[in-house]
Amino acid sequence: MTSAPDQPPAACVLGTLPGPGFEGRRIGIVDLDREGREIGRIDLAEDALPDHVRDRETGAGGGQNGSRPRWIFSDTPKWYPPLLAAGVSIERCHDLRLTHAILARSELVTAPEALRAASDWDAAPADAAAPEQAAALFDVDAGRGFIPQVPHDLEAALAEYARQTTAIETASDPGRLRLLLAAESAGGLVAAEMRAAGVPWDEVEHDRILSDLLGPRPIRDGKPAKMLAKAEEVRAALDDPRVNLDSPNRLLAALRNAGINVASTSKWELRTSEHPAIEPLLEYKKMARLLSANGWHWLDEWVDEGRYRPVYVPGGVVTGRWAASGGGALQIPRQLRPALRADEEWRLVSADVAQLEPRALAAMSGDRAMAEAGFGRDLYSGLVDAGVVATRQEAKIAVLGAMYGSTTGEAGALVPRLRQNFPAAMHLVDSAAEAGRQGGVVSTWLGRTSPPPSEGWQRLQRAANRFDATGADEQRARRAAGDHGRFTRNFVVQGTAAEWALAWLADLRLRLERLPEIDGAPESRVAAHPAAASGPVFSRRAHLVFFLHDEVIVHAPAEQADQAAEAIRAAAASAGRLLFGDAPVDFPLDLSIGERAIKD
DNA sequence: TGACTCAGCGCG
DNA sequence: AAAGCGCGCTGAGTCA
Repeated sequence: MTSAPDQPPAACVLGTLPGPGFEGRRIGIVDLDREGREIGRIDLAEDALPDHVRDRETGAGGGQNGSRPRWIFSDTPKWYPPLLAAGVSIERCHDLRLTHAILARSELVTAPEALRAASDWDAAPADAAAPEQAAALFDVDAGRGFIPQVPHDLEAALAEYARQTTAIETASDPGRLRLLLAAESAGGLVAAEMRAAGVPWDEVEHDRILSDLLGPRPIRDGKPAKMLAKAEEVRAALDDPRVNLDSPNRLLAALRNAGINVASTSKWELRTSEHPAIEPLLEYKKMARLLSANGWHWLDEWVDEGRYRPVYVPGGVVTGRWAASGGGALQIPRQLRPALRADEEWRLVSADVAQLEPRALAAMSGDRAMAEAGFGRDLYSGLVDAGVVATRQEAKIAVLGAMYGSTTGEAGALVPRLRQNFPAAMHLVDSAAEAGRQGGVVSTWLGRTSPPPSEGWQRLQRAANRFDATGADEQRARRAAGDHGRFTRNFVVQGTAAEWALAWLADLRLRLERLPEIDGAPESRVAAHPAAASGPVFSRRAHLVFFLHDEVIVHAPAEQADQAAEAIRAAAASAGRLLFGDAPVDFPLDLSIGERAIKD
């Protein structure tokens, strides 16, 4: 039974069917119309899924006339990588796991009970890096520290989708929530696509940077020569020829013996001392950091055939930001930026948003003065021009202090000026902080809601309210309340900024997909799944390769680079309108096109 | 030996 | 100078 040709399905629910079949696993697909009614149901062998999806996306199943379906599946890392490995990409999806996580907690949902009861959907993301390990964990370690996975079978998916549909329809603002869920799910697709494509990485350049700074790669696992020499320099200056510089305890003792009066070995504290050992020590620490975090070992492990493939975890941070698991995608040091390098005859188009978070705050709070300070220019300089603060540096400290809840030091002194000049924006974050201090929850612009404080937090507050509470009890409770207030203060800003970035990414992805393939351009490898029976997949079109909170990098054929840049700009403008309508807030980009992802 | 915490530092 | 939000990763150190 298939869908009627005159009405292509609006959505297709995907899931596994019970029992390992004789000829291998089978997949069920249920077609739904716009009202969510079932209009068709088929089943097919797992191997046949990519071709089937391709047909639906490109023609036979309704790909024409703008009627590609929304694919509904349990978990994007489970379903999408094999499709990408077979050269099949999809336009839209609804990720049941990501959606569940948002709906079960959102203040906008008026009837969350049924969703919350379906607790097998409260799962950590699948570890896309090591599905085999996760499976092994299940066998050996069931019940102890095991990360539960969501159900992948068709009936469970249909039931959960029905619960989610009800929750959305009865929400206090379904439109807002739908926007958030579409963006979140699109983010899931982007994460899988970027992992498949990988960041083009120049291993020779990376090795050159390491060799320049640390000395040539040592044979076996020893430390490189320049680092050893630097360590000797430090030990000589400390007059302690044996001390292990990598051990904070022993280093601290050695520093004290040399008459350097510090309480820790962190670099901001060390900088306060003038001792001749300090400068080489700080250099040594920098070298040690580079070697251990992004040295040759990292290169061997994470870069393969010229591609760096970090594991992104969409929705991995409570605020809605992405996290990363393995590969350190969130912390590629600036030192290594020159190693990001486009393929031959390709370009990297890099763009980041200047001051995304304060702009999101201005937009969501409707603070016209703040919006105006940043319109068409650097927001921090705008604050200086408006006479709010004296220098750009002060502006930055004040704005960060306002969003993070600083109360002391320079930031604490500057924040009141913002409160005076931007009352709407400051009222929004101050209210969020107050809600958090009281133990309440707060929500982003599109309705992602913060987690309530933990049981331990509640216990502290109760203890402080007892008749026999000590001063220490009260102090602990006050401190915990303040911590949570700063968390909720930042949550609304960071979370709304993350929503803008997701909308940007989702829109950009579709714009890039609509660009033509360039006949003359060499191919770029965009998928090579280890488990794929098929070979690598190639592209001749611009595609996303990196995303980090407020920054994207697109890999584009040289002659398409300008179009890719325009797509990035257009997507940013579109994201602003989608979230904030006609609010007078812009999101200006720093954008560059080059062989390398370096901005001047 | 593995599982844990902590200090320290990279990113936004 | 340090502080005030969110992360992940490494190596040292500790415990069993």
